[in-house]
Amino acid sequence: MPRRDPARPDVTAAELAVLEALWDDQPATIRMLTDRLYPDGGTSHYATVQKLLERLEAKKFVKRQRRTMPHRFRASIDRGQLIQNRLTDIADTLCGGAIAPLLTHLVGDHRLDGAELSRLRELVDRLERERNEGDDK
Amino acid sequence: MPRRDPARPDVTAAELAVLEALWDDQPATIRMLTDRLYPDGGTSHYATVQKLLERLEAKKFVKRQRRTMPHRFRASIDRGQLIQNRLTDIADTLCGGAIAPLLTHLVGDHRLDGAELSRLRELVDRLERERNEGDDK
DNA sequence: TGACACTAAGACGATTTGACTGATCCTGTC
DNA sequence: GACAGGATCAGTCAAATCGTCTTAGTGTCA
Repeated sequence: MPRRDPARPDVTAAELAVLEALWDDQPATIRMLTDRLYPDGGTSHYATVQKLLERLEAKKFVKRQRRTMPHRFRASIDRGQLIQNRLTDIADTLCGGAIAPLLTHLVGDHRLDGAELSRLRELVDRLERERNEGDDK
Repeated sequence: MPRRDPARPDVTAAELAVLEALWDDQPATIRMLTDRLYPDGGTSHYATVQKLLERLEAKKFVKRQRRTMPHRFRASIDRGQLIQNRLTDIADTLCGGAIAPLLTHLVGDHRLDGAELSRLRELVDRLERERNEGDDK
């Protein structure tokens, strides 16, 4: 049982912090991100952010604009895709790839209030409508 | 940004394999699990399973019966709780604790076939009914 | 008593992760 | 062009994790 390498790369907490800063203000330089994430950080924090960006770039989660100096960074993944990745990963490792069990657990979970429930109902309604329209064609 | 320690402990791939073997046949001894997970494994694989069980026990995912000899092991978490843990973790780290966004992504982005969709509709129906009954009281 | 299985405890090497250092490179200003 | 100050690049670092493995001690039974 060798350690499997993940099919879908994920981000660590520190990497996520960088991504969130990017989602908030793009494109950004390392300097901008450092000032934001480590308000009174020194050279070493700058290098930390730089390394995190380098790793995010290797994972294709961030694009680097090398033309300009200093380089500009832009997120190439959004929060939704990240959520999607993790959900798919759960489905693969715990449900044999099926996502229906995830839905059951989520919906069955206590913390859905009435408003969320009716939003979900609307979503289901819409999807069923779309599905039927698709069948008609 | 020190490395956060996870609020909800999770299992690794090898640990999950042990858990799945337990879910399938409980209670079990280390020998039984080893024979199952490493069909022609020797002493070292036995020790591997032993260590994995020890770690699972530390996480309270497995209970060890020390009275009998050899010890018997039993899972104290089921697949559903594990799924729940991971879902909650995603909600916490990516959605500020809300689970509604997860639902939206699951229902919206994935290919749900008609059967799954209607099962989901039934679930929503049931929940809304329960909620209304609760309100009546 | 001897053989044998089990338990317990630790160490291992590889990998990950956030942090950090030092050297090199660029750019604008004089 | 020379220089200063910043940005980039290429490593290292320590701590933690994870699957594996070794070894020593303990119990059981013929």
